[in-house]
Amino acid sequence: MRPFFHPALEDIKPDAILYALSDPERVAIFAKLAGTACGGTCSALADLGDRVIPKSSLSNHFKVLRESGLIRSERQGVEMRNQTRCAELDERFPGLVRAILTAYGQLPEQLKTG
Amino acid sequence: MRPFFHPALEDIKPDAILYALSDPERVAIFAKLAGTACGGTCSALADLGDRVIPKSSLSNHFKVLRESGLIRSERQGVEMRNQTRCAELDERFPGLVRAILTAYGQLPEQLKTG
DNA sequence: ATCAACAGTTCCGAATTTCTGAACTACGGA
DNA sequence: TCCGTAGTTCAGAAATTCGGAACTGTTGAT
Repeated sequence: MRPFFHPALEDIKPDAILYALSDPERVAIFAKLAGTACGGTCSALADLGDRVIPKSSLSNHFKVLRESGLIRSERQGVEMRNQTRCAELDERFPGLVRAILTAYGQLPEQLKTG
Repeated sequence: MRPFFHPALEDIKPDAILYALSDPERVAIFAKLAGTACGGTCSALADLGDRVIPKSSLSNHFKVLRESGLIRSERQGVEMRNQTRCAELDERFPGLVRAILTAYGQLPEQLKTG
């Protein structure tokens, strides 16, 4: 198994961010993650209500989110913990993630800072 | 030739917006359009400096921008005039287009309102 | 009217990307 | 050591993207 690749903050490209978040399934995953304090696992995020994302697709979604710079993943025993890089991202691209989640109607409480 | 389709404001979907603007060529086109008062034609926007976009690809880029709701196109004689729907869009998705263009470093003067 | 030039669209095949089931890897517990 | 669980990788089918070539529709000249 290859180790995870995470781009450095300065290497994060807006087109990759937009591409990653142009898929509603990935947005749903990302928004759920942004709404949970401690990192979420893959399988905890697979259930979208109307459909359960297949494992291999889910794995790919996480890869896209990770390599675009939206999340950070870490293996912890048998599972994987994921967390968003919202704080960093907001420094580099002010207001971007916030505006996108808001557009989707999925801005979690945690990010609704006055 | 089929007539142009423009989604109504309430039918515009964020995923389509993000998808359209996840392509740097389309962003360049859109940003140039946003920076010109009167609408720009296709061919006036084909030259990206480092490469000239082929006509058919350009036509497709405009279609994607149009059908996602980012621009409005109108045939005027032999050419086509395009303009952004920034004002409308900002009503529906506050701050979104602004944050995206800023992230790309392509926010035109016209949109830098206090 | 006819023709030529021009702006942009449509068509279609090649190349690339996406999707997902099946096989596989890695870790932890009994 | 063997099993179960979490997630990854592989591979082929399906869908999408790209761009050259042919086409449409408009304007202006003869």
